Amino acid sequence: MTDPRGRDRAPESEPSELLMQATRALRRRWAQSLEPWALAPHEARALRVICESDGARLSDVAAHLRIAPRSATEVVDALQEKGLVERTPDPTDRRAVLAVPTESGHSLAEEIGAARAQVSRDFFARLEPGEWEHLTTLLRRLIAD
Amino acid sequence: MTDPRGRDRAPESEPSELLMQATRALRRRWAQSLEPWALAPHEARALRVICESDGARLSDVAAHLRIAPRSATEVVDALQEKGLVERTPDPTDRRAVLAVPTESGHSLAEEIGAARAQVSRDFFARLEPGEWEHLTTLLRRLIAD
DNA sequence: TCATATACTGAGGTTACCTCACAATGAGGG
DNA sequence: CCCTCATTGTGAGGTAACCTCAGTATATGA
Repeated sequence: MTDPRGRDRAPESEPSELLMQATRALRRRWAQSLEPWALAPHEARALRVICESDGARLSDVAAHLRIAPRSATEVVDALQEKGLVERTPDPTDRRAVLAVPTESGHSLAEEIGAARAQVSRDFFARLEPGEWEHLTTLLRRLIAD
Repeated sequence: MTDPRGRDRAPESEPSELLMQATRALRRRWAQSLEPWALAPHEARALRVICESDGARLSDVAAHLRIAPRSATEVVDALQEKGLVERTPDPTDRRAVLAVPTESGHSLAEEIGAARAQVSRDFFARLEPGEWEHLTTLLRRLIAD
């Protein structure tokens, strides 16, 4: 650590600032939780997308991660190098390539999913059940439409 | 746009997901709001820090933005090239360099601050005053300590 | 069948970070 | 007063995660 002081002096109690801080905290914990597997967050996300549908076209990966198609190639390259997915031609469209999970990809995705759920549970454990339900409704309203 | 479908199919109503989505939406709107000035979000943040204390050492900028000291040099370089800040030696420590806002830097910081506040107001306008106060308390509990 | 659109990928660029090394300066002890 | 040690900013050079553009292969529709 280069900063012994630690945190900002003005916590900026504005709601937007609090929202950002909460998300930052959550994101950091989540990133920490997948350190043991040496997997970058965006790789974990891609793996999840691929495993959810048990094989996804690269363009679908790109759409779900909101990145350019070219960038999906790279993420899948990384997952493939780690033996988590394989490329197979899409039987329904010979232009397309399917990224399908290997066995270790599948099981890793499950472990990560569990870890992620645990982090989320820990994070929201500070609120009573009724409270985070309320939080949920409020947030849903914010992002509605 | 490469994605006519638009958004994810599974909205993932988990609270953590909602938190992320809300933050993403807010961040996007904020980024949009400072497009007219061709200023990157991290530059705006640095400018804000510098203007708040009316001049800041590069190490302070680094600490507030939570980046390495070396990276603060670069951010300040960018602001300086745009004529928003100037470097002056710190009178109290000849090792240190102060980034002090120019006039245009000052006025730009104010405009941006106003725009940012407006975005935040718009964003939370969907909630009743009592509701976002409640939201605020809940979030504060989440990030407490 | 032929124009046009779509799917992936190689080549090469950008941005916002990083570490490491170093010169200049400050601060504390002997 | 000197000597060590910490700290400040920055040059050099690296990395990760994006991007655009061009090109090839394939699909689709008039």
